[in-house]
Amino acid sequence: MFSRLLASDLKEAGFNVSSARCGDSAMEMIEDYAPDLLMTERSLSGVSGIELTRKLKARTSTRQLPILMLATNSDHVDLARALETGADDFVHKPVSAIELVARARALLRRAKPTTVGERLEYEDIVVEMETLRAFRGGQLLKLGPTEFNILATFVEKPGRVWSRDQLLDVVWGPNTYIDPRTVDVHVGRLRKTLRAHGDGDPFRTIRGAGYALG
Amino acid sequence: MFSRLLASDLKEAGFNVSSARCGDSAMEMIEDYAPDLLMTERSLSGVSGIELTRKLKARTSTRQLPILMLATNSDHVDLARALETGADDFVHKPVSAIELVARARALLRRAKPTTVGERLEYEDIVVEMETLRAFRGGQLLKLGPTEFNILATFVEKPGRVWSRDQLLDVVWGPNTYIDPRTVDVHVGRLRKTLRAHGDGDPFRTIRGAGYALG
DNA sequence: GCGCGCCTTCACAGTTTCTTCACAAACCAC
DNA sequence: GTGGTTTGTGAAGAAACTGTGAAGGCGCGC
Repeated sequence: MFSRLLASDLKEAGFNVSSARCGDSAMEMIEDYAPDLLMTERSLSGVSGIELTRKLKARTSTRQLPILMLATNSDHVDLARALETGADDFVHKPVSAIELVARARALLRRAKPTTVGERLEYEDIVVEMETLRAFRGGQLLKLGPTEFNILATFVEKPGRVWSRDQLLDVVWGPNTYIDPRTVDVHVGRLRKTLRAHGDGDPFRTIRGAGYALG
Repeated sequence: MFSRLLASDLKEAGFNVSSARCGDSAMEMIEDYAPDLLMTERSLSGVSGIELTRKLKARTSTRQLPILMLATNSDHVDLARALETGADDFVHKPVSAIELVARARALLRRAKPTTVGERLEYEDIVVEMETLRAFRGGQLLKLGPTEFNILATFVEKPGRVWSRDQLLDVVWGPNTYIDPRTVDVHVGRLRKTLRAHGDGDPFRTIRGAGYALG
């Protein structure tokens, strides 16, 4: 389990910290809370830190999650393995709070370029993830950040039906408490903008279920 | 002076190693040989490792040089300073050869594919990396070092959106603790200068995301 | 030691965007 | 058609974000 002391150091530095009791609960928490960074130890009850790392790096949904591994000095042997399995950085214990915070910050900053230069298309709609611009029929669309994210979500999976709650999860992030009807307003504005730059409304409203593109 | 033992470990791992006797000679060697990576200790005769780091990071020409700092365990106090001045990574001694090699490789991997002596262009903007000068419409721009680096970063990838944190990482170097809003001020000044030497503002502000060129 | 240039922070104003609300419109089942 | 739900949408206040001038600090060259 993650040291209570280190946790309080991190909290003091402004991080929002959650601790898991063991490797298994860590997996659950990661899925539920979608943290920005994971700190783990080599040895955990249940799933080992290395095992946990390997699992997380194997999934697309958590591959981008930066992992910082803590190791005791006797763990030298495992260092190579830890790096190979995908830990992004590691430190030897004992470690000062200042160092831990510094490394955490470095990882977080480095991790940002997650959305690699993708270019999504659906019919006459184009979404450029690198430049954060969207077009319809070649015309640049003026969208707010939230509208852009919603459009990107839809274009990524044309045809898929998204419920309001799912959109809140994906676009706003997990654990946001916002009136689901707010989604209506954003989708409405998005539709309006799209209609103004092309023929017809590419969205479908599925009564009782949500929205879909195409 | 850099440990002869570690040097031989590194050589064995395939690195090409040169050692300097002191901080001053290190500066010279770096200028002469343009190494891909610098390993230094906190304390050196002449210029201290921290001082050396600061100087190298302050210069545009050596800013990209990855620096790995070695520290004894009693150096905890200086750790904060070491990071602040811009060391890219550091390890505590004693350190195993395997870890040193791993960290060195990680740094090199992360290091930017050399942009030495290049000439970057975007529309009427020209950035000469060799002479460290920038022009718009043929006119020489008077820019501070930071502004120059920001401009170079943008011109290198036109259109790409850079978040404030990414810019801090790329321009200021990793492990710098600076208010992200400071980026605004520099970008603002850069814009002002550019506007004064050409038509229009080539930059885009992406609300909630960062800045982009074009 | 001093002036200068550059960097960093801060505060405040101006905008844009978000969220909620209320009501009208659309839809569905009977 | 009627009643009950669900959705579309304009408006408005709230919240968040950015631009910018000014102040203070720091290192560097003279």
